Amino acid sequence: MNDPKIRNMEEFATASGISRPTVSKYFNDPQSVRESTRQRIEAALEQYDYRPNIYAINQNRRLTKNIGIVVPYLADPFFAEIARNIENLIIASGFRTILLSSHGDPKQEMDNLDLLRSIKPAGVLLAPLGRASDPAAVKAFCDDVPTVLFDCNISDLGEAFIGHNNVQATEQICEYLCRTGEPPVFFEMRTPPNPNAYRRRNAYCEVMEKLGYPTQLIQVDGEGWNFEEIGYVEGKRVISQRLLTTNTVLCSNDRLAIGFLTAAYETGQRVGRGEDCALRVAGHDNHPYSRFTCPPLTTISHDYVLIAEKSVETLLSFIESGERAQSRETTLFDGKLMMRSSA
Amino acid sequence: MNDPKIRNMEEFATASGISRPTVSKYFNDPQSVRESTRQRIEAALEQYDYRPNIYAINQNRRLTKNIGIVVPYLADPFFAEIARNIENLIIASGFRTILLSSHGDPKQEMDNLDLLRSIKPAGVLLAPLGRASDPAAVKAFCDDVPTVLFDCNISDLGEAFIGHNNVQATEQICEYLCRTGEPPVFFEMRTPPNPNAYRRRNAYCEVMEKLGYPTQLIQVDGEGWNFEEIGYVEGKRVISQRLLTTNTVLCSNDRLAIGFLTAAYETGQRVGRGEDCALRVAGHDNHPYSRFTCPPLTTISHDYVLIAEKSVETLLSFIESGERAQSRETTLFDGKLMMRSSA
DNA sequence: TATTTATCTTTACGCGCGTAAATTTTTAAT
DNA sequence: ATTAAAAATTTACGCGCGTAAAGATAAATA
Repeated sequence: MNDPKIRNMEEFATASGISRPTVSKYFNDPQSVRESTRQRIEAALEQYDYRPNIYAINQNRRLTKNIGIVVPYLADPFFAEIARNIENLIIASGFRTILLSSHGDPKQEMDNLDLLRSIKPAGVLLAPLGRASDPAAVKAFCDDVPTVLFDCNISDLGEAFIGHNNVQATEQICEYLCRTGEPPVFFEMRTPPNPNAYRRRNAYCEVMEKLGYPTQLIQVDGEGWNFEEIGYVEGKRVISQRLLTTNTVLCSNDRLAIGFLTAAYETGQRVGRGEDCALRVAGHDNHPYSRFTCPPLTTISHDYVLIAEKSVETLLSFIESGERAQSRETTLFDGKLMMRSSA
Repeated sequence: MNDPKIRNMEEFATASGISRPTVSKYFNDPQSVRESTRQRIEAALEQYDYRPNIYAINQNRRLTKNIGIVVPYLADPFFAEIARNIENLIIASGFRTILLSSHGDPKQEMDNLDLLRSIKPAGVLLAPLGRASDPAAVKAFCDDVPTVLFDCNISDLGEAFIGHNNVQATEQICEYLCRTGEPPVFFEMRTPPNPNAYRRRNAYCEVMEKLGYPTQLIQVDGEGWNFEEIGYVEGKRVISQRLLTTNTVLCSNDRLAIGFLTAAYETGQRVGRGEDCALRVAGHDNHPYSRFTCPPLTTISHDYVLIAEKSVETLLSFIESGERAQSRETTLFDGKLMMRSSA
């Protein structure tokens, strides 16, 4: 390691006693050279501190080994966790990762895609903002770069979509709530940024009708991604104005529910299944913090790991085949009821 | 935009009627060329869809325009928020950003630094893991790359450190708690991953002594970064075993406090300042979720924006001067008491 | 051992751009 | 209008690597 500094592959090749093209071949795929030469190269690697210049590599390769990951809002631990799982899988497959957050801002989302374009990535895993996304711009990007959408679907964009089954999940928790108490009202944003919310709303209406219960949609104002704040402020209003027609509230997602729980607490409404409780509250997503609300939140979990695995696997297969999708596949994973004490 | 595709700067220069070296100069700094030529280039930019190849640029520049950001645990919204602020400031300064999380894992931290090395960044903003970090390896990195540490200090590493004033913050909340009720016990991990915790512990002991109150350290087991879980599990144990010598608990950080609040809720201990409350609980950090706990958490806030600004400003000044620090400056920002209803 | 096949070496070119030096053109100052 | 200064052009080289082609060498097969 204290030998004279190696400045480039030429010098390293000389130092290892192998020709540069063969060394280059080795770095592209160590398995592609003969066992004996691989050992000589690796011996030299231990002796000299050399690594190929990424910029020179990527300049000459038609396809880089970079994969972009774009999430709508990284400050949400839900997305941070999915991103972490995806990153690990991609790196394990010998690719590099660039993680970008759109911070809930459509302009930032476009900037992210622009940045990725200039990186010439092999592929991109994109969880779009949803309603706020610019479909034409996203489509243009997907046409240029193999892109797999996850978490949030925009119809017909990307090679494939991997997400959760909002209908099944909503049905399951609605059935549970109806079976064990009063039928739930549905607490949501009037104009949610994420299309999953619309699917959940529709699923709620359908399953309630199927079960023969009345529906009540409580659609509150508020824009952006500060869901806890919206759930808190509007929850307080809804409770104090006695707008709830039953004692059971199904929130469109856990972050709204977290805020709603705070509102319930502050207005003195005890939440839970017990006799002494005034409200039952349930959420949707199994947010990392849902275990630590007061009371812990009953919700529907989604398997981060499965979504991450399927997304990565799908993208890598497109990358490796070099082909584009003939038909756009959609994969939805079922949710699992997480029974805790809030409902 | 529908003109023939431009493949490189040569073609773009021809198309815009300007020589390539001048175009190159423009892309390095648009202000460095004459007004009239800038307009001609920008007119061409509107007409043709061209952007310089990043890899070719970075290969030839001695210094890239990349700045690395490394945080210990991105799934913690606290770090996600700081990172977001830092990113915006850096991008506004014309640099690029690479955001990496160590996921609480020392090996990952080293991998991140290795990755950054290969990117040849102009500089790095590093919030190290702390206790688990490999000081020698981090030092070696800091010797190679201008690095500014933030949030978590490792003595003598990096060009500078920007963080919060744990002593002032702890003193302030201790004084508040003592003034308004029983003196606090200090709830923390026995072996916290982050050195800020040690400073808070020491500050707690000192200020309590100064105020003439007894100290009680409740040091719980648990490793890693699942602070809520640790606060919850150990909080339950501490409460049920009646280990608290006063009714007031100061948690070493908000995430522990979030778990502790859940423990208090589940064990039926009402938390707050009222007559009917059994416990007061306070935290430290003003975590994004601390407003939405039940009850909302009294804590000490740190100004993300200030820390982000100072960190970026410091790093950029080193990058622009091209010099390294003669003496390592430490900047600490004071915390502000966030009085909520938990204490 | 001879032959086939896989692997390596040599040679050479190109990727897209930074950048330096010498020269010409444009602009600003006198 | 003259001169000096600023900016642009032309020319040329190099960065570190991918990669292709042709020939040489080693390994595997018969």
